[in-house]
Parts: sequence; structure tokens; C-alpha cells
Amino acid sequence: MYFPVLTGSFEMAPMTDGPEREIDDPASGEEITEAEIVERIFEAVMERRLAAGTKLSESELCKAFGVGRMRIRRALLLLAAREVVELRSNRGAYVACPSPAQARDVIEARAALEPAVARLVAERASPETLAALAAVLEEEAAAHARGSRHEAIRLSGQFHLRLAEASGNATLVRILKDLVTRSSLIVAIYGAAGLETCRDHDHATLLAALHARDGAEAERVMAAHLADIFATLDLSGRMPAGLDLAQLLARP
Amino acid sequence: MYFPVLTGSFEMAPMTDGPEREIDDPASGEEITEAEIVERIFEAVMERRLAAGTKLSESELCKAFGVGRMRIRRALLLLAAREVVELRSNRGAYVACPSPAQARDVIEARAALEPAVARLVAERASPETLAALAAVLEEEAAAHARGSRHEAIRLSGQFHLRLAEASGNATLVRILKDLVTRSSLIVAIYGAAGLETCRDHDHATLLAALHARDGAEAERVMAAHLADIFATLDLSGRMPAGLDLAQLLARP
DNA sequence: AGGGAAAATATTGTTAACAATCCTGTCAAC
DNA sequence: GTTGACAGGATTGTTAACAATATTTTCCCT
Repeated sequence: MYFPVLTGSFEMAPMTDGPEREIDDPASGEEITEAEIVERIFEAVMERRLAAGTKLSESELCKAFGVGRMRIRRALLLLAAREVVELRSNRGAYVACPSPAQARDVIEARAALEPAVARLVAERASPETLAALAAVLEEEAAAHARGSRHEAIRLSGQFHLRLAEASGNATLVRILKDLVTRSSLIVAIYGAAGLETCRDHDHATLLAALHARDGAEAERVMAAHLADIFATLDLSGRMPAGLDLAQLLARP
Repeated sequence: MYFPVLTGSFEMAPMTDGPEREIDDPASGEEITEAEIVERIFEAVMERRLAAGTKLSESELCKAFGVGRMRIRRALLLLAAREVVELRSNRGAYVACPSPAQARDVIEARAALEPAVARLVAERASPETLAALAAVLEEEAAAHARGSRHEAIRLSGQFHLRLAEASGNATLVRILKDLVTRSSLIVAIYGAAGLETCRDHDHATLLAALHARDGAEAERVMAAHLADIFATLDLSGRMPAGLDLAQLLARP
């Protein structure tokens, strides 16, 4: 009952009882800062431990992170500013549930940005940076091979983020972090079952172009890769299973 | 004493006495929402009524907008999340003062994004939308012609934002709003005096390409335009007049 | 038993007082 | 006269109580 949406399309992370089990760290002596709370929730969303539409109640988050309400409130405001969380007045905070239009916008923004990022990386990344990227790719392939879907999803997102980091541009990293995280929600909602992660083959092709310092090719590969992802989405208007009710009946 | 930086490089907006004169609206009966406060401060920064490094004290903002401290605090947090304001612990909020590295990142991000945006607009904007863009351009040229520098700066930024809006992509609009606003700070700090706005000729060339529905050309023109802006900046490391002291001596 | 209104409960939003930190102005010592 | 410490005032950060709004439960009536 805690994850009200995406009912049957895929199983949740291994949660034994408490909903925030994977997120919190209650017994640690240090007080967590609100930036870290934001970070943790970002991760949880990107790794699909928090599904779209999940309610994030203040009191539960307070217990989960062991901090006062004020810090939770600030964290939620920051998450809302980045459109990973939706704040409904007097109703609480919910993990964002992107509409088809928003989904299109996010994917389109990535299609506008990431090819250029790929080109930048091809032109200027150090060999060590490229090696780090290759390591992520290897982990990703291994996760795919042994069938750990959640790891694969996580590493697939990681690859795109690490690529942005390889550009050496903090602004691009921040922007892409938001977009990739929201993409995770989008693919979960609108993606065809079984195609919920990037094909690591695409990532390998891209990495080859980067190693060859072929900016134009890297740009092209990335554009094609994103177009592929876009193509697997069904944004035809009606929302899948159960989502529409929760959203349409909500009073504004 | 209220605008501590950018001492002589250009005169401030016509402020008679109170520093927030252009921003506030104290006597209006309605209570302003925090999103509107964020909006107002964004505008003020983009139009150079608030200079980089300006301290935004809570109490003054409370008086200026006629709201409680909590709402101001939330607005400042949101502004900080978008890197238009910097929050220093126990010291207060300051209009951001981008470092050379940050400046480079912002310009580079725009160079990565806006050509693609221009292409999108060329491909899909309605004739009415293009007409609206033309109207902004016309105003911009008129402002230039009659020498109203502040209007010209304002409209120059507006043109880029309206272009993003013409793409019909809300995510791109939001991202570019942040980047354009920060660019305003960057040009004020690092730009050569007298070259503080886009040349409206570039905008005209771009508009021609849009009208011709020539996406590739629009992309090229925009890339060249941004490269031009980049070229007028001096990011050679040392900060201009007085800025470095305030920033370098500040404890983190 | 079913439906609906109303009280009870829980959750969110706001305000105000309190605590902690920083800045400024003063004074004494060198 | 300059430098340093100290006290006072001002500003920011936090906490807790209060108010307002949703949600759930209960109870009455049909």
C-alpha cells in the first residue's frame, strides 16, 4: 500500500518491511545535512526504489533520516525546485509523476544537450577519465549478464552522469542529473516492460568513439541512442494502470 | 554602499533612494507568493538592477515585499538552488558572483543547448510565435537606437528566453532561464565595457533563418552568436575591481 | 445495510520566540 | 597611532507551539 502505483509491471526493490529501509541511516551519530537528504532521495528515485507518485510524508522522513521537520521541509522544497518531487498544497510531497508532455520535454532536452556533451568529452577528456567511464560500462555489462536488473538500471544512469562529469562542466552535470533522474521516472511509467534500461551496446559504441577522439561520431551515436530510448516510450496520452485516477481526481 | 561591487564600470539603474525601489510593491493588498518573489529577483538580476555580490538581507526583503521571514527564506533557498544566489552560512544571502570557472561552464552549457533549441524552433514554431519574436527584436533595436542601455540589455535576454519558449518545451525554458540570468551576471563581471549586450544584428540573422525554416542555419548562427559573446569575456583568472577580495577572503 | 454528515484524528502550513553566530564600535595596551 | 580584545547590537538559524486544511472514523438516518 505504500507504493500505490506501477502495480504489477515490475517488482520493487527488496524491501522487507519499512518503506524507507534502503534510504535511511537512523543510528549514525552525525546529523545529516539537507543537501545529503536531497542526494539520497535523488538516488532512490534514480534507482527505482522510490516509484512515481509515492507520498513522502514529513513525519516519516523525519524518522527515516533522524532530523527535524524543518530540514525535511527544506529538502522537499529543493527537490520540488528540481521537479523530482511535486508539492501539493496542504496535501504533502509526492515523487513526481511526469505527464506525457513533461516526459517529452525531458527527453527532448536530453536530446538537445547530451550529443553536445558527448562531443565535448571526446574532445577533451583525459585518458584516466575515459578509463573510469569504461569501468562503469564494464560493471553495467556484468550486471546485465548476471541479470541484476536494478544494478543495471542504476549503472545505466550512472554512465550518463559520469559522461557529463567527464566534460568537466559542473553546470552540465547538475542539469543532466535532474534530467537523468526524471528520465528514470519516465521510463518506469511509459517504457515498455523489459526495455527499462539503456542497451549497454550503445554505450560501448559511444565509448569507442570517445577513445577515437571522434567528436562528430560521438555526437551522432549519442543522438541515436537517445532517439532509441524515446522510441520505446508510449506517450500516446492515456496513462498506464492506475496512475491517471490518482492524478486526475486530485484537486488542484 | 549598498552595491559594493562593480564600482565604476557602469552606472546603476535609476534608483533614487531605497535599494529595492524597483522591486517591491509594498502597498498592494494581495500577499505575494514565494514563486513570485523568486521571479522578481530573477528579473532584477537579469536586468542588472541587482549586481553580483549584493547582499540580500532577510529583513530588508521582508519589508520590500511585505511578507514574513519564512517566505523570504524559502525564496532565497530556491534562488540558491538555481545558483542565482549564494547562501553563506550565518552570513546571509548574496547575489551570485560567478567565478571564471563557473562562467565558463555556464557559457559552455548555453553553447551546448541553444543551437539545438534554435533548430527546434526553426522546425516547429508557429508563424505567430515567430512574429512575437520579431516584435521583441524590433523593440530591442529601438532601444539600441535611442541608447537606452538597460532596456537593450533586458530585451536582449528576453530574446533568448522567448526563443526557448518558442520551442514549446517547458524544461528547456526553465534551464535556459537560469543560464541566461547567470549570463547577465557573468557579462557584467567579465565583459568588456560597452559590449554588454548581444548585437541585435545576430538576432536578426537568426530570425531570418527561423523564418526560412532552415534548422541547420539557425543552429550555426546561434553557435556563432554565443561564440561571439564568449569571445568578449575576459576569464583570465584575476577578477576585476574589488570582487576578488570579497570572495577570496570569505570563509567557506 | 448503505449513504451521508459530523466529529476526531492526522498532516501540513505559519508564526513567534529563542539560540547561535557574526559584525561593529569602543576601549585599553603597546 | 595602531593593534588587539571585548562588549553590544544586529542578523541568521532553529525549535516548538499554534492554526488551518485533509483525511479518516463514527454515528445517525433512510
